[in-house]
Amino acid sequence: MEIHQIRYFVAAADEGSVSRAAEKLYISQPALSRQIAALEGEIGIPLFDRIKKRIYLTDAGRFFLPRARQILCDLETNVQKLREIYGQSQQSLRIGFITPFLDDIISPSIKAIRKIHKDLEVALFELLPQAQLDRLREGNLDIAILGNLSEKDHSEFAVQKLAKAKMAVVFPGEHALSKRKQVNLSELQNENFVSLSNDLFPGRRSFLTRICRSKGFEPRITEECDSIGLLLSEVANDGGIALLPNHTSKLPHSGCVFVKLKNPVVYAEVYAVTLNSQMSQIQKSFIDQLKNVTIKVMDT
Amino acid sequence: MEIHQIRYFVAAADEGSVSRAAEKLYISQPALSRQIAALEGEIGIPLFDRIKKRIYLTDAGRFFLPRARQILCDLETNVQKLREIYGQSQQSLRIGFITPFLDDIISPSIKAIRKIHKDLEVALFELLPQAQLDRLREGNLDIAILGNLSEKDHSEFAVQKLAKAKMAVVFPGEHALSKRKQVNLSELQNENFVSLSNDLFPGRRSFLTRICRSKGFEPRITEECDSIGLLLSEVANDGGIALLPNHTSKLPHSGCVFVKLKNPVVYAEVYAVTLNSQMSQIQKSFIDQLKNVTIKVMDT
DNA sequence: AGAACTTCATAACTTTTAGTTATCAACCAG
DNA sequence: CTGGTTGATAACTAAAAGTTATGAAGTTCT
Repeated sequence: MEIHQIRYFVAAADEGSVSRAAEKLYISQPALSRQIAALEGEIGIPLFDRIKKRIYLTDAGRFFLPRARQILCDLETNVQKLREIYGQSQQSLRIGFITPFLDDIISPSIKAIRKIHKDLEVALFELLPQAQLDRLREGNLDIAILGNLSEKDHSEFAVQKLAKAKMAVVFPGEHALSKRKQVNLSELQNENFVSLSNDLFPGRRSFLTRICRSKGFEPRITEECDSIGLLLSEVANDGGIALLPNHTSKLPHSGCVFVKLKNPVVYAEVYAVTLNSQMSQIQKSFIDQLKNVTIKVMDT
Repeated sequence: MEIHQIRYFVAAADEGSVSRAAEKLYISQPALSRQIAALEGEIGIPLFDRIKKRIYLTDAGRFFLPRARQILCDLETNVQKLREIYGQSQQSLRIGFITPFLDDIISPSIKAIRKIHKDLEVALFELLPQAQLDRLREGNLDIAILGNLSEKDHSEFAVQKLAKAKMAVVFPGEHALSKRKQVNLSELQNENFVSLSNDLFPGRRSFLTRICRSKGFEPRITEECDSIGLLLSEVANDGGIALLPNHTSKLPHSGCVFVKLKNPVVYAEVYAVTLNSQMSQIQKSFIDQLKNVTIKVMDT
């Protein structure tokens, strides 16, 4: 098991295609195909299903993906920090994020800050929320962008609200309510809920129970998943329904349907988090850009 | 940069010798020598000083070492968890610890539990305290063994006290007080203190300030280090003095002198931490062994 | 002082691993 | 049904990591 194999796996998962990933990695398609097979062989568990000449992540692959990213992030940021302290290296901005925000919020903000700070090096890391906070604390990330926080986190870190996002209900394709335009939260009293691990997504489960209680019922949570991909896979396989911010519908979710919540609408919030409130000029400047962008984009 | 190079670096640092590390890794000495040189070349910073045909960690190496361990731990535990969930794999006990406890507490406890639970697989990971807690939260460690905790941690995790350890003062070799048998805390009022990063060692700095305040002065902390090795290197280079549990003197600390504190003695505590109080039979059983051992060993 | 042993580095060579091109069967879109 | 994909396999080449042999520098012991 070597780093390049982990890197190859992540690339293939991101592209959803061996050929395209191989192109991006500047290696040939057979090389990539065989390295992934070797990794799966060593782990002993297939990470992709191969059906009809296409690849699809297995649940095991979905489980491993965010953890693989985390390892790549740690390797890169630790070496970079080493260079910063003991060698010389130009200053850079290391940003953690969760997938749905990349295109809408982060990419435009980076474009904008590049106009101000010419030749700033930006490193992006897709990480689970709790992993972002851990790396912020270690000094390996400069800014974390995520969608939920526990109260503990609010007191430990410097938190800035960027936007609030509408929530949606995720149904399996065959579910009776999946054809509706809108549903009322109280209609979900007798459903089984799939939620996200509270250890990896701080404050997620308590958020779910809080808003259900406000409608006078206790959600029956039958499963907790370790990543959003796994959760969507669970819902698609009829493991229950879920409550997610509406923007999550940008992720691949075959077999699931997102249905908006009827009023009074519940909101999830989007935060930019830094280690403490004394920020570098670059951090401040980037958060300003984030705020500009979110004002334009998110309030829909 | 590949995983085997990281692994080789850690082995060489642990052994303090290329030849001996090569033996343990079952590769030849020149192979190891060249892989380490290749890693240093890629990072751009020497991790070892080579003086008189011997190797010594540089400060950069001391900084990188715990982070390298962390990456190896994550790779191993994540793959193991993947196998546990989606394949089959015998159950195992994953223990995080900080160096000074390995020989005195952990090794004997493992020996003891092996007698009860035949063929239990035990995985040991030397990690910084905060890294242990993060991995406990992620479910990648079963038990963390460490020497200090913040109040937050006491409320988040299930904490059991194992022992209390006497504190010692660490002086540079040339320091006037370094020849003493004992010193009084109040004699240190006008010293510069080197402490450990509070983000990596939760509750460390507050512990230091608390005990100094009890003697009526505020410690002047002039530097915070990211690992115990770096702190000892700082003290040896006359960067200040430090307050550490006495058992830390087991680590290599050339150029530093440990001097015991005069009464009333201040204690650091040693804890076994688990994610929550519902433990597996194996976890309970191991913690029992830890308690047995610490009663015998630590109260000196 | 000097012999015997150790340590790490380098050189020259071999083995293993990863990458290449060529090709194919399966699938998809027009 | 045809042309264009896609991922896997085979055969081969290039690159990387390992080996043995050797040497210079340092340590230890008589």
